Amino acid sequence: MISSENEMEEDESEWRNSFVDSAALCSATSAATSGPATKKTPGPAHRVILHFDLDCFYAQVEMIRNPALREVSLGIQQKYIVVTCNYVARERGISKLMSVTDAKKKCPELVLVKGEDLTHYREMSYKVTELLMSYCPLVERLGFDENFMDVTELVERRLAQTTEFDSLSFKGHVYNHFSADVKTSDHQRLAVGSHIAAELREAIHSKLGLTGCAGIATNKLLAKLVSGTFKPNQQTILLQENVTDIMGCLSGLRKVPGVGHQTAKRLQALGLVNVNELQLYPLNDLEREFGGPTAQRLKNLAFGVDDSPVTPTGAPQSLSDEDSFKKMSSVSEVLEKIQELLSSLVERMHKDGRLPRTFRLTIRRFSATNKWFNRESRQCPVPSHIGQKITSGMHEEAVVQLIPLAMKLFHKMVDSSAAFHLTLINTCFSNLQSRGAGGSRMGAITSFFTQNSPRKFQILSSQSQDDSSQNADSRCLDHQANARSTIASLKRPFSTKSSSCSEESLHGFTSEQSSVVVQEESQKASCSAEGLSYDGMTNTTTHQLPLNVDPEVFKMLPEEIQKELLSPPYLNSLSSQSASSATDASQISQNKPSEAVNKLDPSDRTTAVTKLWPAGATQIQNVMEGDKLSLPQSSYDCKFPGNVDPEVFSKLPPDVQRELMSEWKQQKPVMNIPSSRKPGRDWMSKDRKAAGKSSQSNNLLKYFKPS
DNA sequence: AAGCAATAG
DNA sequence: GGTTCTATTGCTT
Repeated sequence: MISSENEMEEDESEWRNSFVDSAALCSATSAATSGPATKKTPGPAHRVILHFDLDCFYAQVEMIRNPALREVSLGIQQKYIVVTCNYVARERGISKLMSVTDAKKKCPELVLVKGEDLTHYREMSYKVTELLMSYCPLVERLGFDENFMDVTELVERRLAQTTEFDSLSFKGHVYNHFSADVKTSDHQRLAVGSHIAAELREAIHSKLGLTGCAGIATNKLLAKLVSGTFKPNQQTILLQENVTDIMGCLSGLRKVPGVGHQTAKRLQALGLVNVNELQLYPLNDLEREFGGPTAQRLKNLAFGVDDSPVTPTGAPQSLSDEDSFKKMSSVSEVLEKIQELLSSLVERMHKDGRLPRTFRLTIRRFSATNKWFNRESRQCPVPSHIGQKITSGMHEEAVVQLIPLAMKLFHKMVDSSAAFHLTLINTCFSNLQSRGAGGSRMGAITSFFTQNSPRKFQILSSQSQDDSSQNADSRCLDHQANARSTIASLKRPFSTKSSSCSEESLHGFTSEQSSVVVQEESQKASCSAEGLSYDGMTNTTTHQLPLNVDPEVFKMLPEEIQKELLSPPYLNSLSSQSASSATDASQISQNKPSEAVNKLDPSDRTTAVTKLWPAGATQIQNVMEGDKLSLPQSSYDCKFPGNVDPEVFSKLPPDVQRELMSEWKQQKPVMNIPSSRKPGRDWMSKDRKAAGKSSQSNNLLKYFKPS
């Protein structure tokens, strides 16, 4: 993250001094928009797109958790790097991605907060997205601190009930604006968009305590480019007549969102370094290098043309946990690290509520050259009995059973009989499936959204308390406070470990935060040299085995695997697996005592409270039981599956809307819905196929008796 | 379905 | 460009 907060306040000279391209470029722009008959969707140029970018997000989150930090120079530290800092620190010359030693030299009073654990940043990030989504579901996340929003519909409806067009004004800055006129209809729509942006920023501030910038423009590219013009905590409109300005003053092609360093290098090889050089470069030559679609897209980007839709992000498609380090070269260290990562990953997965169907392990090996971009991964299906343990909260057992799976993947990549040197390990769940195998409840709910469902009226009547605002767009934003607090009260914790910091509850933090401390300690512990404890057991004897391991099978395993199974972290996990095996296993643990292992025991962790992307049971239950819900107005005229009634959808609480959106995004097979979503890609074609049986035959687990 | 590259914050 | 810890999409097999 971080790059958007990167530049200090831009002095305006950069764009003020920018050369203004010739009129030829302007006409080229509009020509490219209506282009070679690729798009038939009406009015791509009339969209109103917002881009939100929180100010130094991690630092803001830490300052909310501890307000005393607001007055000091604050940096967020990950490993030996200051990844971001507050504005006080910036005045002292601290910038992002500075090394801790440099930063301390420059600013000895700099206060550093560890930021390797992203839990609370992630939580706050999703609160922002949820808040935006409660006004209009067309929200697309970009990292943790940015969101795009398509507010075209909201703008249209506000405009439709506007009588005095003379009173329309621009809210905030207007890029390169010298003569202020809100006369053209384009300007009117952007003007309305700027007021919506201001209201949303205010909502984010009042409800979540966060400040940020916004950009208002006609597409994502431009909204993103313009949003950082005035920092921090300001917003900027980009009018169409200034598109060439903003594109022309980018310092290089690398600055164009969508052009990474590989693409920039390839363009440079063609002699292209500036945006206008790309604008003037023949498309045919570009196609030779990049192929048709990519060439066209690059050229469009250079003109500020971007017809990509705001694609609702929904729930994340994967959850991963990783750690980097200077050196890891023994299997026991790897095992310990994997256990640590899995413990927190499984906990997160459980809170999410969905069922992971594939597991991936990735590593980064040390290499002096090209030290950065080398990651290798192996993945495999998650056996359903393990998935069950995750979703049902059998945390320990799930971890214990995942460890051999992960080690199997590890050995596919690393020949541990030779020396190795890893600098990173990542564990990841993907292919996330909503709700349990039965899916009965979601199936029932989902059916409400098909047209002509006889039960859809039950939904309507069950929550029609606040009908007054149903179609009254002007009141949309004003109703949010009610809606959100109602919904917040529905998200009731199951248990709450009282937090010492009352600030946390004020801002909606839950006991999940307390697990951070535990995890940080376990990370520290794992850094201490630890691999020695099992090196002494080269004479593996089967009488040490836990009860649920078949000694016959064990003897047949390769020695490497035997060592793994007997290593302290592994046995320690086993010990908590069941009461009956605890005696044996704990004796073994006592034979090889290890403080680090004890600290790693995840059983202290508090149980899940917050469900950022709940599996749905509670909310859906509430809807079905007719709990009072006040309803935020939503812009529902977006890409829904064809048999979904937008009217019905718009009347659902935001949580449920979100849930359904996420399900559509996941292309859940239960809903066989033809779609008009995302031109150029068939959204049903991607995932499909009810999981073919997991290829479990190679699995280490088969050597274990069922427990 | 698996693995990786590219892009992003 | 490269530190960190993620996350997504598209290409290739």
